[in-house]
Amino acid sequence: MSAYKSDFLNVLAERGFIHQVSEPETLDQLAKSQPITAYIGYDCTAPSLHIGHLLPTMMLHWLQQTGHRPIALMGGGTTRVGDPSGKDETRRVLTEDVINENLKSIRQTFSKFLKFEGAGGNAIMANNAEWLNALNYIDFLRDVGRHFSVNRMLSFDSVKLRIDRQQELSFLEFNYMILQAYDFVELHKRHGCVLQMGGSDQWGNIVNGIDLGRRMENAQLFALTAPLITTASGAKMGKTAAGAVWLNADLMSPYQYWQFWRNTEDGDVTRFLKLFTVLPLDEIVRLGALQGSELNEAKKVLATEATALMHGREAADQAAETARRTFEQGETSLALPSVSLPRAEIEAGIGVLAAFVKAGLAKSNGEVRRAIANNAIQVNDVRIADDKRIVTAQDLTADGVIKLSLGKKQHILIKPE
RNA sequence: GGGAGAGUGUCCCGAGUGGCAAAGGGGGCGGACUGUAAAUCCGCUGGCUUACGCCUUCGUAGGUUCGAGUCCUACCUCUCCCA
Repeated sequence: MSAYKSDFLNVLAERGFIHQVSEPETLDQLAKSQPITAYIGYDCTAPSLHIGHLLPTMMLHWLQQTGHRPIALMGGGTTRVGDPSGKDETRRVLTEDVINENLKSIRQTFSKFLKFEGAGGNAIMANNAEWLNALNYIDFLRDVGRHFSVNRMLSFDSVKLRIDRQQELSFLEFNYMILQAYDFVELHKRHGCVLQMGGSDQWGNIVNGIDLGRRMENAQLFALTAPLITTASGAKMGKTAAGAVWLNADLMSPYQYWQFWRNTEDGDVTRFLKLFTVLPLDEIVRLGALQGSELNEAKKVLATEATALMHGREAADQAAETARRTFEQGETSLALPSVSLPRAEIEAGIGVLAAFVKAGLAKSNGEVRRAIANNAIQVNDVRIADDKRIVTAQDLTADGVIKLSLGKKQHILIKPE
């Protein structure tokens, strides 16, 4: 299927990671003949990466697995500017403190997918604040700015979109692509990095870096982008009731993460197994060939493998077991997500409305009321029809918890403390 | 600088021209059906309230009116035409 000669590009191609590559033959040849260094840049706009970052991160993973060197570049500097690509509106400006907090919190994620220097691997973690913060404006304009044509910059999608949609684009953001291009050149100088990867929306930014590398360093650099992932029914991937699907365990528990993958649409199973697990392809083909309800087995494998990558094998197995007991046995597993409330508060009695809001299953009392009217609320697996129902210590099960359910899939345990 | 038009339920798109908590989509959530899937059908989708009801919401700030998303004035942002 794949016409590539290098393991690296072969693996990526077979697993469906490749959307666009610049000069594929040359890059292929290079990757075949020697270890190459490649990087992906990450925003620090949130305290955790989310599902959308997973795909590019898996590319770094395979890069390392096929004998090359990955760099995870934290955008400590560029986040202060804000990438306008694919966004309608100017992002609010984050303070440096917040950015640094986010950066710290994101860091740990990479160790799950990459082996870093000092931990038996060769991966590098860099932060572009290191060189961007120190830039001198005039020097930068003269050294780097002169290589950019405004005429051409205006023609890039990230800019054109804003202009066409009559949304303001500040000069600050307009500079983002220059900084990202400069990152590429800087990483080339520092680490001999020759390839930048990213989502398909990054193509323009990456190509700018390639141009700049040629002009400033006479270097030959490459771009490789991954496809935008939508579900089989066309929806953007990674949205749930709660919002984004986070990777950090403190924002989304391994169980919830497992559930996210478990609920994959039929048509996505094979594709997701290739992209988000490291199972061998023949195993994936076997799983993807399952028909009808048997496909559920493949979804469980997907969920467990994807969760194991991110949260570890043990957490993944536990999530699978919790799901099995909850959905297949109809039991109340103590490993379900839980919220702790003071014992005294429970003994005093809490209205169902308040209880569900406290548990995070609803945003307002009214939302719970409507859910009750929709027959969607259960306490300890008993349907609630009365919104004046009080949850008390009487409701504690033999295990000492109260199980609140919204619909058939969302369960939270109340635990006294 | 002059003229014309636009900004709506803080997820998005979009009707609305004096009685509106504001049509209709999409998205999301729930229910039925299934396989924790998709498709389909049904319900819900501003806050508080047992309820009567109260509060907040249509770019911003004022004004007219019993009553304003709707009319008037100023301002902000954007689009188009003229210079």
